[in-house]
Amino acid sequence: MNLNNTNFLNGLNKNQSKAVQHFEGPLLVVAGAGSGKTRALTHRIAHLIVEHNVDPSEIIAVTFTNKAAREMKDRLEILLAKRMAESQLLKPWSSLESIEKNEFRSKIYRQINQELWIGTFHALFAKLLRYDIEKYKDKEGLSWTRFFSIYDEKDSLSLVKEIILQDLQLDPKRFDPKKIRWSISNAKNKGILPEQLERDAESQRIKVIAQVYNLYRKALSANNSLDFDDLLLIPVQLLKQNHQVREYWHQRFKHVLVDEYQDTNWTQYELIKLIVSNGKNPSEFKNWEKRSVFVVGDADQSIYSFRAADFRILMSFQNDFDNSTDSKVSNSLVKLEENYRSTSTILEAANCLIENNKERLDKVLRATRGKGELIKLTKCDDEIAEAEAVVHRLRIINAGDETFSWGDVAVLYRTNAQSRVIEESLVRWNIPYIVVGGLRFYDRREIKDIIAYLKLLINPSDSVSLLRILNVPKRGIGKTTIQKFNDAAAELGVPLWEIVSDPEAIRSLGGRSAKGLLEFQELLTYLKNKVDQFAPSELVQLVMEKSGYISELIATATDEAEERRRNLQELVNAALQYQEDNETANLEGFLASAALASDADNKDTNSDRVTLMTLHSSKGLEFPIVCLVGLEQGLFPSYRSLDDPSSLEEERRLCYVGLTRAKERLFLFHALERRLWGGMREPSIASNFLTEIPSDLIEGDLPLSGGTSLRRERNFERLTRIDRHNNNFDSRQSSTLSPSNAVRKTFSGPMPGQSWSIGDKVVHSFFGTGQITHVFGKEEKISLAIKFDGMSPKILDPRLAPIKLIKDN
DNA sequence: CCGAATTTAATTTTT
DNA sequence: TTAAATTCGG
Repeated sequence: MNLNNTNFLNGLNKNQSKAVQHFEGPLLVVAGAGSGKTRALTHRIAHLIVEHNVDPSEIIAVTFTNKAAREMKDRLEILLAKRMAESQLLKPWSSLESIEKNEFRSKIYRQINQELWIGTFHALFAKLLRYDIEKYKDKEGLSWTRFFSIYDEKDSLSLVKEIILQDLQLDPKRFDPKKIRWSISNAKNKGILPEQLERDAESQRIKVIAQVYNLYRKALSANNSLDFDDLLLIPVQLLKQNHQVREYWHQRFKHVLVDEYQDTNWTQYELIKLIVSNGKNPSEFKNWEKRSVFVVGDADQSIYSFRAADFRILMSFQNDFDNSTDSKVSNSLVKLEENYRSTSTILEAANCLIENNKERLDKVLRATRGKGELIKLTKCDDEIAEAEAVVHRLRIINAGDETFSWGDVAVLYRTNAQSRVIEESLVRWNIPYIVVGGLRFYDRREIKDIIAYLKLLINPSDSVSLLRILNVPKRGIGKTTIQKFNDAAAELGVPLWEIVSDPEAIRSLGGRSAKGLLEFQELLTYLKNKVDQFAPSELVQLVMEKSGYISELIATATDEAEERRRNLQELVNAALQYQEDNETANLEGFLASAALASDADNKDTNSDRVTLMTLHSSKGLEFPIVCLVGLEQGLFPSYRSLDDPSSLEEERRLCYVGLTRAKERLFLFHALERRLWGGMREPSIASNFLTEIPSDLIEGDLPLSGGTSLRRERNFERLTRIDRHNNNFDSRQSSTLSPSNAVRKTFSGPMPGQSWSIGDKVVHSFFGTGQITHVFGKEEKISLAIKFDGMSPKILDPRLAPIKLIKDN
């Protein structure tokens, strides 16, 4: 291809160029926030193709989200189209008509992008499995066909539930399906199979989990279905056991690139190794000729350990892949330490915060921009006041700045549940906004229903989907009928579909449900005949109409039904979009993209709306203005991280991610009390993270920093008020208190120098007795996590809260 | 078998 | 507060 008049190094700094020019062998790019890592990645791919003449089909690039993949493809397309146009027409890209630009882009798309494997681990290995899953030989004889369905979390949970309730008849109170599903997922992400889990089981409980796991795997196979974890685990096993398959993919993917390497888990790491070094120990792998593995990541932004990600994989990359003992540091590591995104104030705050972590790879992040404004901290009475304060800030900025756009703003929070209050305030003030994340589009009931029909058309063994739609819309097929059929299927060891579609079985039933079943069977036969002749979007439409789903919604005639109809129309649009993006569109492909899509993928980036999202989904994005809300102990950091230093460090990294999203201005908020689920107010104390940011970078209501704050006054007031109303507090408790406590209780306020430790029992004048589960901070900054009977753990400041220690003996 | 009414549990974070 | 699960009357 004739693209040689320019190279892809223009406008890159020294280390970025070094990364882009890397050709053979392993390279770790440690890339801090805002240091231009996506740029390095895309430019390197372009460089490989153009300068090193690498065939696009030999490149595999793994991203963390679909959105990142799409962005990379887009940027690559523009990059290459630009070079192609400029070398052919000898005039600058910007002088081209947009129709010309598009022509070049579509040329690049067909010649190059179509060949590249760019996507998430899940999407790419699902694609690989469509080729090779039938070659997989399971030790227990389990197998899958290339028409497998992909189960999302809900589907797989319903399967686990069924096993726990029906097959094993366990008490779901003792064996919570959600927790067990989670344990299974964890095992899968570590590459552990049921037999090993059973063998290493240290408790009866784990044995039971292994048993469920075992049945669950069998059920998945019987349904010809895979869960998210299988999309990675099955390829690992397949590549390990089948030399030919492994050899093929090893030869094919000569250049492997991984983005967000700090968030890879064990299974993903195995996959990389298998492909890169063909199953050999990668540190002994020598044949790097025209091959490379190129990973980009930042250990400080590792925030997915709950999904079994382990940033030590990143930290040991050089040990794993680089066998050139002499020049390790210079040859297989490049650091991008210049931040082009944030003001130096924001950056310094983030740097100081993250320095509190112990487990880190040495790295600094240097500012390239001016100081900018101070960070503003706002203390609010409760979560409603917090939301109002956010909106108030934004309105002030909006009024004072002509160039301001609502799209410049992101409001970030720790949990999805926090979005609602903010939304209410935004609605009240008529500010346009969009919530990303939360409930996935494809998780909506009506969408899942239609998708279930489509899955069934391709994969009749998929009983989870079958059960979902057998009586949706209503066909008079009730619980008892379904149970009967289900039992029969289990007994005969055949998929439920075989029974449901068996005329004999139907005839053995009474008239009412038989009619419905015949109807259903006819419908599916009719639809099945259409699969090959119609595009996915047409099939969606067809299912919606012929199943009677739409007419039922019309008949219902409520606002909710109307909304559902609109969503279904969106599904048709999604299918159309999919067809546009993929020349080789088919129903399997559409279903896979639906299963692996996330809500964040569909975010419309250039609309003039405030973006609301969790800190997790903000990773990789940037905004001129960031509002970070809910900075309170127990919320952020989450109370579940308080008893575990490494989780707390992960929360801190999450905070680091949040701070570094901001380019110009950063606003922090915390509330003094918060309603959790519409019920009781919970007192909250400011997040310890706030105290880790140097106070000279912040203006506003500094937390816990001496002086008499409003918060203290209020809490003292509450303390005395409770004591007044509860005047039998002392006398009621005194009989159970030891003498030393009897002395202590003569203090009327908080006790100075009191020491608290985990396990201590305390009595609270309002919550009753509880036990300390965690102590964090000390002296001025101390706070306690206390579990009271029948309540979620509370985070309290012992110097302010009306609590007293009880001696155990 | 269906739908309405009532109760219950749930809040990290996501491919 | 809300969604999902359970119960009960027709």
